[in-house]
Amino acid sequence: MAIGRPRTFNKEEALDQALDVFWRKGYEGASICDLTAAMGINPPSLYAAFGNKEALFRQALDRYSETRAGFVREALAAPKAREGIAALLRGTAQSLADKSSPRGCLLVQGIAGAGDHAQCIRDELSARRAAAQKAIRERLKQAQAEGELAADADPAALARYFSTVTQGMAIQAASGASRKELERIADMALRAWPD
Amino acid sequence: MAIGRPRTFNKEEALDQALDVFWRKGYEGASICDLTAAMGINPPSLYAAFGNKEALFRQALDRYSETRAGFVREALAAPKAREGIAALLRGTAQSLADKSSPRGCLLVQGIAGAGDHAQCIRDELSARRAAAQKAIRERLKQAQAEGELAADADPAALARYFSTVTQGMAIQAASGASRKELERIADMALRAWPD
DNA sequence: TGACTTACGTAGTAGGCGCTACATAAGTGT
DNA sequence: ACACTTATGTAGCGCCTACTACGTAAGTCA
Repeated sequence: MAIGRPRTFNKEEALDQALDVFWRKGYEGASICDLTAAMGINPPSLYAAFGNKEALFRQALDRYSETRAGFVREALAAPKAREGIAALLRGTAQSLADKSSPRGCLLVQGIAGAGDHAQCIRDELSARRAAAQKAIRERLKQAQAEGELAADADPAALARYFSTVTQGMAIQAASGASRKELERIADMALRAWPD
Repeated sequence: MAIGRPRTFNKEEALDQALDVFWRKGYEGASICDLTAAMGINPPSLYAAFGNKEALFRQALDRYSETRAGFVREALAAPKAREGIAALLRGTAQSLADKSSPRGCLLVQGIAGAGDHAQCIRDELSARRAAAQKAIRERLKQAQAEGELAADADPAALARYFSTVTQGMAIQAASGASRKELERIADMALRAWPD
């Protein structure tokens, strides 16, 4: 049996570069030419390794979740839900203002954008935002069951509210808001906590 | 002097149709073909009447501000700033959920998106969002001068916070949030009011 | 060494994009 | 009636997009 010529680039590093381009330009704004230039490869190598543009974007989304959105899971794992939400909001501010990454959130960019062929991409982004919101809701339900959160509180509404704030913060960050400004927003958002 | 052949379409109605397309698809997602089909005209008529795609979009933005975002000015004109902010948030919820219009906010769509040639469009949208935020800030400063708002409150931070919530609500609306859900978010956001 | 398998670089493909040249139609002035 | 001005419809421009056919390079096996 023959093994074949090994690829001359690192797939993970190339994916990281692709993620950076998608992050800065959005799905439709990132052209294959932009991507291949950043990844240091030619189009046929991209298609052989990742399938097509849409498949590459989904893999970039997965990598984004693993490497950049890990603080969400960590935050929600805090012993107290209120501390968890506070950590989530402050972590969002910090992440959005991180100078080593593009401003803004990959899941919030490109809400409308683009023709009908990108509908499934919008649906994918919407589903991932909904999943994050659900994670918050479940944590709040747990807090309610444990007695930390009042019985007459509404976990779904609270989760939607905090999710709304983080998404709005992503837009503020993309418009140039500083880390301190974003943290200030996070602090004010916490005042809606029912205590 | 000769007057020339009169145009056979209504310019304002055509602009309204263009606004609807931009609203649903975003600047880059709306192709000239989409626009001319919705407006009921051919490309040369579009370019003769509106200039080019970018100029058409700016005119659609102006019309959007006049016809759809008027409630913002009305809300902020309320005698009490707190009532004004409440009206602003509730009006946003109502406007975003209006079934006769596309979901979401024209100013929030297409944050990232697209190649370098649309940079000026993003800047324009960012500037208009900043203008809305400034209007809130000025209203809060006025309230502070009148004694309604505490002297140690931060009008700029509060304005940024409320602006953040409305922008986040636009994303929630684009993802399918109902009017009641949006109004619930608006109510919770008001809990950050310093009293 | 030579067959086999896989990756690579070059150079393209068809299709959609924003935009327009050109001939014609539809008005008003003298 | 004729010149003049402006709008319209057809048809197509050059450019960029995502994607790929093809010949070659680079490795592992018997």
